[in-house]
Amino acid sequence: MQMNLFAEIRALVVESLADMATRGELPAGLDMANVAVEPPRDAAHGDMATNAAMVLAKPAGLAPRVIAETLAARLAADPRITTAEVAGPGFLNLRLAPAVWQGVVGAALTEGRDFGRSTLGQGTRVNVEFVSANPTGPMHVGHTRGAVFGDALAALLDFAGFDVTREYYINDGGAQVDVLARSAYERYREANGLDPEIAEGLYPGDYLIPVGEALKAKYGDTLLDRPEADWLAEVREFATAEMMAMIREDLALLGVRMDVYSSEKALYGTGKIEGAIDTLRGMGLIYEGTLEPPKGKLPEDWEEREQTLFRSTAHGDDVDRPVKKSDGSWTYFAPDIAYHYDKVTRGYDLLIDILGADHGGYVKRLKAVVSALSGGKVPLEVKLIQLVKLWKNGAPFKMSKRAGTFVTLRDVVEQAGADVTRFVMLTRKNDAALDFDFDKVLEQSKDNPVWYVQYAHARVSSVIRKATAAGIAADDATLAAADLAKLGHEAEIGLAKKIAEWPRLVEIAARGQEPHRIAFYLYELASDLHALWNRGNDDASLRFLQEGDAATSQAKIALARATGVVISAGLGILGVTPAEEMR
RNA sequence: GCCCGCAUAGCUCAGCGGAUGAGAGCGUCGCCCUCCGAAGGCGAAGGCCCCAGGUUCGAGUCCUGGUGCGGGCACCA
Repeated sequence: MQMNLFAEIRALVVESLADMATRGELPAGLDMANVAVEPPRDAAHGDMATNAAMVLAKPAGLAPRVIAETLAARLAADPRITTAEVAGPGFLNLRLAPAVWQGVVGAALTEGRDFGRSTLGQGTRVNVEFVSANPTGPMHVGHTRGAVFGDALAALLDFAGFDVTREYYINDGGAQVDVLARSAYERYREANGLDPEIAEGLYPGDYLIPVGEALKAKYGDTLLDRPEADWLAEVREFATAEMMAMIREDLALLGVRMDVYSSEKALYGTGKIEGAIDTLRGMGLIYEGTLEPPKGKLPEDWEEREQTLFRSTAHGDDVDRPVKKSDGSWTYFAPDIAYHYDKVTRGYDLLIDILGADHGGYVKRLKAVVSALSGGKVPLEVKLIQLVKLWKNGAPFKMSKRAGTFVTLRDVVEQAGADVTRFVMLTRKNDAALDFDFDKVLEQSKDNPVWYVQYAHARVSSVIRKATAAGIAADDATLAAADLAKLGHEAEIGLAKKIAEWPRLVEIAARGQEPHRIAFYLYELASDLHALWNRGNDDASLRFLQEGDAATSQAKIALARATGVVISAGLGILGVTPAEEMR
């Protein structure tokens, strides 16, 4: 069972309109798709408002207010609705009975963390590909944001009824893993007591030192003084595996778990790349040709060359893209084509790629590929993750590999903690740059949203502990059976109204693929709880715990607990652990 | 030159086409603890929602064109 009050009332509105149509008060066959039931911006206008009369006025050929008046009378007959007033140009403002809001509290308690779960996705199979960091070194802050966003988006879609696969694409097939192998080989020489020669272009990072030692442990000195051709493949294999192990550890630190790891290398030699390209060729989308030089400033070494090209312009790209280099080998784009083809053939209804903003120029060709290879049936959404700007001691923290101020995922998580890192990185839209201030993030005040939300949850736990200590049963089963009619004060009903928004918010966030909305909602919900909590200071009757009155206490604590349940569910989507107490 | 993103209070940012009052936090100025944790709450001041057109019954929100900032632009991944 699911409880989405806004959907329920909308259903009532649509049903009433259909009734009106059968009685001839409205023309038959009107399109109700645009009829909305939403919270009004100003709470003084009521609990919910519908635009039905405005939307239908034109197609029905009636004045909005006429429709609104008739609809109002009909809606007012429903026991859930106390008043229905026509306002402004034809809006209909509804007020709902207290019992409805009390019912929301009860639903949150009986459904627990499933309260708000939606069937919006209808089991749509969606593949979310994220992180996909090259296996050549540790993950840095940029990857961290992508990882957190992808994981939260996946969780959000899951909660909204999609069938979600989390996937990591390992770029282990290109030239960069050869560079990794050569870099690791130098560390291997170092481990054997020789001076490493970290030439320009190799990876200088210390993280390869243990890889060199591990190579020594495995191969002893047998790889020394041998031509590259003798060891490259083995060292590459070994080093790549080590890097992936490190990346998996980093992801685990953040609490990210993938369902599928796909390997680029595994596409080579299987005919998958050739197959994908041939499929495109069969559509007339592959040809031998020469690209126009780019407009504007020409690269120094520009020269015309004939290559195998993908006619991506036929699917919305700006220029066609090479799939083969002039020497006949594949470009990096070719395995990507095969990989996306693979995802399409695995039967997903929707593909989502999460990429860094520096890959923006890559989006159109990917969409072209998926569009071509799925016959336009599988949409590809690409979410670009903007930069993270680090701040420390009130100043921007410049990252430089050379200066050794390169900030890794591990650095961030060790300093800020996984919960804080995740929440903070989800307080911004993916396409806006994010400031990550190490000082603020660790602050314990309402300036720090994670802390503030955690504090609200801890307060709920605290009340329950105190109630239990005072001999008032406050377990979920007892609270769910509490006499919620005792929740009558507008401040209490107000909090229940905020809770009622949760299922609706989940759908909005999922539809927009915008997990940040969850974070902002939780902040607001926490704020409402803190406000009610403090009103207990002025008005003792608003305290959650009413000494000596178990029934009233249980009703009030049920409200607090319902809030806690929603915070807990929301934090669960964001991958943040709810706090039981603050320390 | 082209492509993508962003532009809302002094600062950092929310805002699913809805209503003659555009929100939050910080900062500034006030107020509230013999009281479930004040690590909190309440209030005040502070806005040509970048500019110009357009669509719509209705635009901060959608479209077009500007301006500013960021990112990307032949075989590198």
